[in-house]
Amino acid sequence: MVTITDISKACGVSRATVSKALNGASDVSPETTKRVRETAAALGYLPNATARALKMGRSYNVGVLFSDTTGGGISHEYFSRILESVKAEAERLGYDITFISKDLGRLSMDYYEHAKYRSCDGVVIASADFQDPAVIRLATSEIPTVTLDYSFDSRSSILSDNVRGMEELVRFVHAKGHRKIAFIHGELTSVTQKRLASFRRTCAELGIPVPAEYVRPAVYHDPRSSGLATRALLALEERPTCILFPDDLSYLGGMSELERNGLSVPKDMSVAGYDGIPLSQVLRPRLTTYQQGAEQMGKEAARLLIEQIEKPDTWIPQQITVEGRLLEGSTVIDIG
Amino acid sequence: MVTITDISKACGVSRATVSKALNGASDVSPETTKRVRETAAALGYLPNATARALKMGRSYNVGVLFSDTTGGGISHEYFSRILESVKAEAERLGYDITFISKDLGRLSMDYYEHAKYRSCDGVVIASADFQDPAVIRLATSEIPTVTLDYSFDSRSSILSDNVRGMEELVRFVHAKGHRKIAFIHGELTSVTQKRLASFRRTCAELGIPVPAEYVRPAVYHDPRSSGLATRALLALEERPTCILFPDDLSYLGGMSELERNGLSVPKDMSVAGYDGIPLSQVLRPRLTTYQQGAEQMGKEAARLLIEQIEKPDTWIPQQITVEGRLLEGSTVIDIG
DNA sequence: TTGTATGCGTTATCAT
DNA sequence: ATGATAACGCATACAA
Repeated sequence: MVTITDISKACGVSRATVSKALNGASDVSPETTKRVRETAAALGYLPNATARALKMGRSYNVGVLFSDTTGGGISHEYFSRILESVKAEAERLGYDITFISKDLGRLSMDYYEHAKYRSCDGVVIASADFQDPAVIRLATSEIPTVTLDYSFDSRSSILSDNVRGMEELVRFVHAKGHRKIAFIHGELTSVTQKRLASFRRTCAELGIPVPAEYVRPAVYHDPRSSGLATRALLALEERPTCILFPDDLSYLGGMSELERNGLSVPKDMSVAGYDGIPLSQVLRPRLTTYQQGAEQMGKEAARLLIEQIEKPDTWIPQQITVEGRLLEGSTVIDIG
Repeated sequence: MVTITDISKACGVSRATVSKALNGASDVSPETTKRVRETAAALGYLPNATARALKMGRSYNVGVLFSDTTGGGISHEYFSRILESVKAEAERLGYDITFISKDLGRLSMDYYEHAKYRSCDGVVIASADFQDPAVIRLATSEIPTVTLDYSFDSRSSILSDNVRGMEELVRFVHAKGHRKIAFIHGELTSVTQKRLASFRRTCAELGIPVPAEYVRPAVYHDPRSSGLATRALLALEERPTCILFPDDLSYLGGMSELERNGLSVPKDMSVAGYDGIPLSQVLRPRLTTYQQGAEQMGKEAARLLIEQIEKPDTWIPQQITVEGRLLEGSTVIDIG
């Protein structure tokens, strides 16, 4: 490993001067700077991020928390798209990313401890159980954080517009003449509560009744549970004419249940998903769904976090809402 | 931040003793060890991975290279499953993972330089262009590496069994009576070459002719290109009775093309995918496909890499082949 | 058994 | 404009 000491010897200057020259300090002569940089390049010098971090108290490394409650977190398209864009934006700004987790080998630590252990300059909290004390500890610590789809007090967050998304879906379905709309929702997280409230409110505004049996619980990203919920809806005396699923993937469970009952989409039953993952648009018929701006959310999260890291004095907590858009698809038939 | 110095003051012993006690050295009295550890816990001490790494020359941090040629790498289910399992196994063994990329902020470096910059103890190379000089430099450097789905000389690698997978698929289809089998393949990577060779060899063994026009190029994970290839196959005078797609996702492109032509699967056309992602088993009819052992591949990759890191003297390069399994599904009809 | 001294590679302060 | 020196937090060879 070639260090600044090697360069200093090769150039016949002190290590301090080398360091300054490499970092473009103004108090070193242009000639020396040039000479130092050239030999650095010639020797194949690379700064050592570890030593730098130790000295400066800044690691240029941000943690990403992806504790998937439902199992398989990263492998859900929505989250992997967010991860991908967080990564891209962080790297663009000169930061590496490291995963934060509980229990590293024999070391047993919580998220906060893990982040400190790795000297993360900040953490993006995505896909976590926000009731978990370990998550709360991290989010209320002195470590800069940005959360996705959840807001902690006095902290920055990126929110997908669940209220608007659900409202748009309901209004779209309503405009197609539907009055019996069922909603299969995911676990009762804050996201779910927003969608549920928006569903009920929009229906109320449109004068659509929402029988209790039209609202059924399921599990996000779990086609099986949505399939069961679909079966329950089909067993009702008064079937809905349209079913809203918790997410696009879950619709697949409903889809097979519908087929098993000889119902074809959208002729016999209209449906809509949520997320707008690529899969939804490659299905036939194309799924009606609300596409969340995952890429933009990840990008904004990284941007906001790093802004907070680099300008802690002028920083104020911010809630950024990222709007998505309705993908009309062809799974909602006009029964007007 | 509480350091060993704080503990040493609180305990009235030297920092060296604290360090030893914390690391369970045998040359420190049980009483002192106990006292040191208790005050460490009381003070909320956390080891500083950065300082430790600088001193020991070991970061307990492994890099993961996910340069997606086709764009969107992580977000493909196959790769995100691998990432997930690499992460899980590495963490189990006490290692964190960091993404390795080109160009970090203004710093312009290649993969090797990035890995050195972050003092990675090793790198898992997944989903990369193995012809890229930057990838080759990393894989032939002194940094321990494990590659997935590609072998460099004298390096460890984890291989999915593409030869066997393709052979099983072809034999299955053949057993169902098919003699006109088309193969839409992905970009010509080493993986593709293996599948292609296995396809041709197995067909030859079974006495099935493979007309040139039955082998069509497309792009992995790109439904559109597979859709076009499907269209070309349907335009042939002598249509195949079965089409093998490059991967499960790509089949969706073929699926809609088939539907557009009024062909139903498997009645009018048999099909099979590759990968065995969850989506494939939730489609109706369930897709016939070959499920790659992504989880096991990721786990083995992490295990092998860390073994090499921790026992460099007794280590020898290893190629581990992870077998998958045929998922029969219902998209290949029996025309025997 | 415990403590002293040193260095990992870097940056920052303060002389020169 | 340049250099000597110290410090970041930790682990270790060696002395006591």
